[in-house]
Amino acid sequence: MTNTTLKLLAQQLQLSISTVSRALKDHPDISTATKEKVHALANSLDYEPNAYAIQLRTQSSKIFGVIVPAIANLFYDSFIAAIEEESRKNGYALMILQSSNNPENELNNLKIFRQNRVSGVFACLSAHTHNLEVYEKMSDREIPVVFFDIVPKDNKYTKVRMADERCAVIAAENIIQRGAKRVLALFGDPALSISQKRRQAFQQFMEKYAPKTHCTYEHTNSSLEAETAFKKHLSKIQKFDTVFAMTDEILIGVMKAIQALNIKVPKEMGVISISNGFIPSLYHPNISYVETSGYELGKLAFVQMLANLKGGKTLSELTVDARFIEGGSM
Amino acid sequence: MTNTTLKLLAQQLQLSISTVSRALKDHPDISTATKEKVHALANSLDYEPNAYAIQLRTQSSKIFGVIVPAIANLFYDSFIAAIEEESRKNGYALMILQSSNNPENELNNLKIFRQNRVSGVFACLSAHTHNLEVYEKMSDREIPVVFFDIVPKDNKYTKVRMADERCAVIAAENIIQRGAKRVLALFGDPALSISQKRRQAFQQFMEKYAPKTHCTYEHTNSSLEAETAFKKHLSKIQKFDTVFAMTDEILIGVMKAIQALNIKVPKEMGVISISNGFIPSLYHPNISYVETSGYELGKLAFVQMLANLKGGKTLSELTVDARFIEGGSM
DNA sequence: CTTATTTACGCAAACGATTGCGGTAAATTT
DNA sequence: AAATTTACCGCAATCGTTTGCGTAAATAAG
Repeated sequence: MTNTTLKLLAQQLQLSISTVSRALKDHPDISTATKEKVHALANSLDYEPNAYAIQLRTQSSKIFGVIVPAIANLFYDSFIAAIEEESRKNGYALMILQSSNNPENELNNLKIFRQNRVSGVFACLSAHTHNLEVYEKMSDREIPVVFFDIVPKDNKYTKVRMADERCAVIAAENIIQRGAKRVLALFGDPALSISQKRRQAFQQFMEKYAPKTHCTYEHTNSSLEAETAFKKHLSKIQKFDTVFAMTDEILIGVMKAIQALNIKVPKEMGVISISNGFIPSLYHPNISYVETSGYELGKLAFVQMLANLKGGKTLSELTVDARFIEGGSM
Repeated sequence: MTNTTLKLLAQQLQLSISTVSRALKDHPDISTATKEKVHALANSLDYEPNAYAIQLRTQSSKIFGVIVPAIANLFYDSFIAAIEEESRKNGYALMILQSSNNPENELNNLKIFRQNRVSGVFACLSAHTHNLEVYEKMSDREIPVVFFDIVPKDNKYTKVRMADERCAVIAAENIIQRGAKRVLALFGDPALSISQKRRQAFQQFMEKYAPKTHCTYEHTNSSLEAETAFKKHLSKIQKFDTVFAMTDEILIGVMKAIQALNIKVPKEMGVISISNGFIPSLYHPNISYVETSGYELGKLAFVQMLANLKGGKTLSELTVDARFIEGGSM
């Protein structure tokens, strides 16, 4: 069965295409009687406007592009979920592509977005992208780009991200409040600015407000590494009484070690992490964490996108604030 | 800056649009010299064909639609990841929409897909969709639909799903092998056919091959319900020694209870579940599970889609096989 | 040196919708 | 009765590509 078009409707009704088009969108030039007829036939024939023809004519698609390192990720998928919700509300659809942290994929994805003339792009830089030329190309096309999470340093870009330093500071505050004597602080890939920022903020805060608390810092790249690091440090003479995990991945490693060694939380060991909340809720007691919500970040990113689209150049950097969620592990 | 079009290239080169178009796609009618000139200018002007114009002309978009209940879900996101990989390889992009288990959203999503004239749709029915008329409408438009995971019963549809019965049977086998005396078997929403199938297969197998093993069956709709059910049954005189969790959600509830009560796994309690593997790997010891890979399901679904597109009507139902993954909880 | 055959390119009609600019009948005003 | 409005509607160009068909020039064949 062939798709119903304006032309078809026009023929059946003995009207011109333009009249049908106008009737369908309630144009004042068209009489009520005609409008009703048109609507009736359109309904019974299941008319669906061809989005491609519209875009071709109006030069504006109702599609946003999204680039994430990976869809299968607790943080990004909640980000996407948020964007999707907002997009639907505003009549947009989403085209989602993953970079797999590969700059080459990133490049290709951007190309697909350009060919589909997306209205805007939400982009999370892949881990080691330094060449932002590709994104310049989008600007040339007047396609707004909102960066999220992993964002470029340059201030000429629109970006939203978590308040990384605040996160680390809140964690530090709670560690001090617990009265921790010795702390093992586990961070992620030292090459990532997010790891650097969090560690720096954490360390500075601890040194300033709790100089007597002994902190050991370590960077690990996987759950397994975190687990190993935890066990290694525990076998030392001076045992630590509190552990800080910068990411879910690290927390997972830590918790495996804690379960394996049957360590009592929070009595024998305090645990705190930065997370969106899902992983911490898997354990008993729930792990206390500083919340970084991908969902909220998504909402914020969308606001930025809309502002950008409306015309105003929003070159600002917005951050979503962090808050402490009490579990029972401190 | 305005987008480069064929027309622009043609003007600058003093050629006709058709010649430029053909040169760009290496048509034999065009001389090598001309081709080179065209390519050179196209490159320097960053020509990107307008996907909308192409679709309008060729009546075929290079986009697949995907409907999932939720993107932020360990199973579906790996499914999506798989589809995305394959799509990219085949020159397709993805449009992803979530139904939030709301049939109304489902309807709207389908509409967006139709308006964007997607080449095909991957759909997971929302929990209580019974009216498949909407999907019929896609068939009318000759848009192939591949159902996955939660699929309609009717055999006229193309579907891929996990081998639900096999999963349950494999779990039962391992429970018998462990020599379990009393089993608590936790299943999901009884209204879902997936719950029914798994329970039925499980129960039949147990009754046939281990009639002396006492099994208690219960349906729970959330982690919390599972946790509560677990605790309730444990407080009875006859304690169970093995628990079977049909989904990750249920497993999470079970494990919270186990941690809270400090029950030793596997000595005091055997645990087995059906999962894609992520959640079971979070605990120590790793939970043994029957693998249902969203990723594999995605790959399979894509194969079906391609077959469907190539013309052959593939009305079959394919299932991805299940296998037991030894953790340490049995 | 005429006839075929290639080679290399251009014309123009689609695809489906939008929209400025008119146009014509009927209704209203002079 | 003539002039002017108003209400409705149609014409045709346009968005950027694709593609069947036509044709001049160049080459090959007779």
